[in-house]
Amino acid sequence: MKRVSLKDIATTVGVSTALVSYVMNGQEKEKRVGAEVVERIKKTAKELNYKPNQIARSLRKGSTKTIGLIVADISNPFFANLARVIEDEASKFGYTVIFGSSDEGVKKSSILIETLIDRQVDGFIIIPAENTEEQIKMLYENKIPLILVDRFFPNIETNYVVLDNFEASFDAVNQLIVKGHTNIGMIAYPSTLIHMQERIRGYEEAMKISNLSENIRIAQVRYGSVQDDVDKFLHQFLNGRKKVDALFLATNAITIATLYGLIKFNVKVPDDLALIGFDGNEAFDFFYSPLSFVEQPINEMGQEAVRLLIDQINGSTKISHVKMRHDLIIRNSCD
Amino acid sequence: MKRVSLKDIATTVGVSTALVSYVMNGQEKEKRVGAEVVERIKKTAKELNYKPNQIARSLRKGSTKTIGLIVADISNPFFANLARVIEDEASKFGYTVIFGSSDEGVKKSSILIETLIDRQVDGFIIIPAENTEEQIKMLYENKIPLILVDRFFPNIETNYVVLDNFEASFDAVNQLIVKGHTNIGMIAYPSTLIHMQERIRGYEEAMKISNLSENIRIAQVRYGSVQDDVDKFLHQFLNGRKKVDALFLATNAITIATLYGLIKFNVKVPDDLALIGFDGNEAFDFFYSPLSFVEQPINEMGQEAVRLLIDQINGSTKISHVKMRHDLIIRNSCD
DNA sequence: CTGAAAGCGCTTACAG
DNA sequence: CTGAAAGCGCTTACAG
Repeated sequence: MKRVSLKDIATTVGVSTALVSYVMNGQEKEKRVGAEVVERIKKTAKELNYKPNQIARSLRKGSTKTIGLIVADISNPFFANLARVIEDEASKFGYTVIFGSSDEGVKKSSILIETLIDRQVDGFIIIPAENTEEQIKMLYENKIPLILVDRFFPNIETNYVVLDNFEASFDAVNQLIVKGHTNIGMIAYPSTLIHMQERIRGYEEAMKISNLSENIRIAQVRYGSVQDDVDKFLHQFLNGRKKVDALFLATNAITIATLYGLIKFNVKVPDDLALIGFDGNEAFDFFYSPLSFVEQPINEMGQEAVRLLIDQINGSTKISHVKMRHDLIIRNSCD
Repeated sequence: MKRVSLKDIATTVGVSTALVSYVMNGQEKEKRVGAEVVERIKKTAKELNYKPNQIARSLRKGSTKTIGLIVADISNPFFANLARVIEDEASKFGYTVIFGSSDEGVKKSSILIETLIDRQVDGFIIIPAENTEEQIKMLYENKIPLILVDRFFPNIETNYVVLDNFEASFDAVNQLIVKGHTNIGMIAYPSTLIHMQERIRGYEEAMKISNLSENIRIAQVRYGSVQDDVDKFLHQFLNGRKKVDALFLATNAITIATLYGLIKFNVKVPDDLALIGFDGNEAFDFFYSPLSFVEQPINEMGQEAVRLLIDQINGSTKISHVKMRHDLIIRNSCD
């Protein structure tokens, strides 16, 4: 495609590129360009099918109108939904989204951040992986607009938008207690990330407050082998000396793996085992005992993240720490 | 962040930017740069934490190493999975992905294409929406590297990677026939797009070949109101004069909506109604009668799309029309 | 009201 | 072996 440049229009009309630039950017009023010239420029631009080259403009203006989004895995429904919300909200402000999946890995996260910096994104929305505190600190210290979502690092003063995970977990576990369960286990990741720590803390606190501290049992499954580990722990939970009668599941992926495991082992929910999961998922609706779960306000989180980021890009230095409230969707599985 | 430029390094070392550029691009051999100079440049670049500005480089080279991906909806699992595969494959070749969701709309598709052209993507991977033939033709005529996935326009000579939808549908419906079903209905979109036409044709052909032409019944649900329309048609299918005993469902979203509808209406699968759906989905596994479905080779499709696109970007003018084969995952729901 | 010119940060043909 | 210089396509302060 032979690209049409400002200069082509300028030559055709017989004016300078400056005038064309003014007109194309709607500054004909401020710059008081002659009405007749404006007309001819617009007409020619249309005839020649002129498209401004954003790359050139970006180089000149030092801004790309691009947001870098780093999630754990774009194919995970939670992140795919979040990405969709971010895409829509960003486009309202004229921003485009470049994305990448870190797979919760330090190395991949680092490469992605480098790549996106090279591409001069105006700011980042990041779901930070474990042990990436240094990377985030680097962005923060270089004053690159940044907003963390889902998790954050307490030692870095970045903006973030997260769920109040402690509250959510506490509420979910308490719901199981209210329903009469006492031997409540939890399946989580052994992650040092705050969202996981808070979910675990919420579970522990709910147990303690109901004098069930002795029954606290937390299984930790590795990110790379969720299904195998879940299966193993389910076996222990269900056949060990001290059996559990309910489980609180810390993430969407863990919940799905648990459902697969329970079907395999032919465990009856909620009679043999009551369940509360995390994050919505169509699959939860079709489990024979529709699953109760903690629902995050994905739309609000995504929108707020974009807005806060754009505020920063526009120069705001206000630090916002947003904690959002969950909803508890109660159905048959936790009876 | 005070960005470090080539010139900063050049000044510090006391050489021209040309030399620095050669060294940073690993051309010190070809350009026969003095070994000692190479050393000093590399050292300084590291000390100053130099990061090349890809925007400047893109402007100069006329290539951005960026792929524009347009899907119907990134939050739909089929497209989210595809996006993930494309991301991974693209990054192997040093490409970054910018994405957008068309919502199957002409206007949104057009805006996305414009935006991505403005951003000078090197090429497009597009799941084309209905009635966007003109947009695709425009890209094609302007020789912008392009590859269509999932669907294509028979009248435009673009590269594409799709499923052999006719084969897949034929096979799925035939499976229902083999299992003894005769009154087999289909729920589809009233789309003129080739993938939907082919799925419908496969259904019709399978019915015809088994002398079941008279039983052909196709319900067409609108993209914007899938659940309502599915519910309505299910009611007709199950309570009309001529009842169906099996359904073939043309897409992932239609399949999910059908499962919700059947649960609502308390229909027993497969006894009252046998089912075969389209595209995998975790939810299918948890339906009380695990769903049989047509599985697309998403990994292969995404990888092939990226490779063919990069070939084009690198100058290949070969036209590739790739049709891939499905797998039929047979489980309880179609008995 | 309009134009000449500098400059964003690179790459690269050219000259020596 | 190395440097001066042009140019990618814009924007914008400046001058008139």
